[in-house]
Amino acid sequence: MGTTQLETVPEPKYWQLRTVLSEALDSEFTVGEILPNERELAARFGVARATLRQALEQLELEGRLQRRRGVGTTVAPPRVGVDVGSESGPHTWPGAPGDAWHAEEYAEGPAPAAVARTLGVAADAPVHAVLRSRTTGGQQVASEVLYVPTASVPSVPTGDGSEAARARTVLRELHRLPFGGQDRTVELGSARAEDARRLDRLPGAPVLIVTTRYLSDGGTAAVSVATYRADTCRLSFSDTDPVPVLAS
Amino acid sequence: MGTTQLETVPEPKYWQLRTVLSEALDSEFTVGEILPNERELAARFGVARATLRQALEQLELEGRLQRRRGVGTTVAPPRVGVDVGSESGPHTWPGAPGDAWHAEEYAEGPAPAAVARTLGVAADAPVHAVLRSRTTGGQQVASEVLYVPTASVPSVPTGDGSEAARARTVLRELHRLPFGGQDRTVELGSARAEDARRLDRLPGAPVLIVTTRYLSDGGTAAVSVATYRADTCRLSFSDTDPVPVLAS
DNA sequence: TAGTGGTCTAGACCACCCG
DNA sequence: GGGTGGTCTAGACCACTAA
Repeated sequence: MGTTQLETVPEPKYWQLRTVLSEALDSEFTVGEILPNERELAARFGVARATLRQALEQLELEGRLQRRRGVGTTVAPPRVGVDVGSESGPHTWPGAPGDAWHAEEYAEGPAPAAVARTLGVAADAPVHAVLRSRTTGGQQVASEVLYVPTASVPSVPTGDGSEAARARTVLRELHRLPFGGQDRTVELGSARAEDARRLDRLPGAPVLIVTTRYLSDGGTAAVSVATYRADTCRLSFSDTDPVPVLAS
Repeated sequence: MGTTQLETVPEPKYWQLRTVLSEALDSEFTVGEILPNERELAARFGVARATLRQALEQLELEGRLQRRRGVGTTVAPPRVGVDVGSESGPHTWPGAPGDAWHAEEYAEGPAPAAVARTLGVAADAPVHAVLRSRTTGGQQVASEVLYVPTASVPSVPTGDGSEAARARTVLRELHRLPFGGQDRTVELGSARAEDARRLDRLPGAPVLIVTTRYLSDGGTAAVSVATYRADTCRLSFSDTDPVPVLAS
């Protein structure tokens, strides 16, 4: 990464900088390597630190860099492919044997307005909320809340074991219903404070939000809202075998 | 939206601001309404313009706001659900009757390295590149490049009509192959200069990149890289009927 | 031409990690 | 305590849009 002169064209400096750095990452750095700190990089390219940071933010968004406060900026490994449901295999309920999630917490109460609407229940109707997390290679990549109306699964007696145990009870009861299909949407969002903490990110970090509607007997039996780290994850809807990594 | 005092808690100002503005959008603004300009908003909340802009960027990322240079900041409509192919329904080749894309340009030459790897061809092997675009309600929401190795479909004679015509020829030839399934990945990216222009965004704008691999006879017959505007789109992998809008 | 959002600067201080 | 990235400021100028 030389002290390449930035051209004086009508392209933003931070964008040129992004390109220069991107090429340097390809040719002169290896995964895990630490970059010079922001103040030095800014000086080397003759720009303000804020401008340099704009370029780094782009590269982090693209999954090329990883920045950690107090530590430094490192070259990120290629994004991990996260399977979010093979298309070929028959879909089934969440929490079925072999799925990648780990039930952790449980709560009961009214669902967020948008979720209640998707569930087709009143805004103040009580629902089960099962909180699950998903890890890949020791790294937490996603957290999920699964909403199940008490109309689908009756209430779980309080004091019935740990939260995780009650969460699993809800899932077990859900499996007794006839599975009627599902559909998914994927959109970009920013991590709320709680998700950010769970995913080891700062609030506002970009996330991919996967909303799954589970059907049974023509109605919506449950809704899951899963939040994936957008910087490190590539969602995979594989039909067959996993897609080979699109490394750079 | 009052001149709410920002609390002095260990939460970043821009994040508090995002929350305050988000609630104001819910309760005091309607879709399409123009917000006060950035300088005034910053003054009203007693923060620097850069800090205010950080909050607006978050809200734009979440699809709540739309900002246009020279015009102003407006309240965005709910994201449009864009169908990107049912997960379980019978898939088929791109360009089949009724698909949402419009072939526009054509080129032939070596593919980008990553695409060549996915295709399983040499990095310098010539491939067809068909450029297509997709619109919803008069708005362009995605642009796509479909790569087809000349091993799958022979070369198209030059001077054979317009570019769009040659693009359609490649698609037509592709349909003669036996369809062997497909798989998809979704990840976050930032719009390259050309995509940004086509999507009417600035370079670096967040996009959802959908990579589809089309199989035939056990091999990869084609690869499509589609770039969706992340601010306005919610990708829908419906199994059955479209998901109802998750309006706020 | 006036007004908007987009870019850029040069500085300051803070929160966090690690030796 | 020293070094890192994260936040914030107060300005300046630029690119674009629409009247």
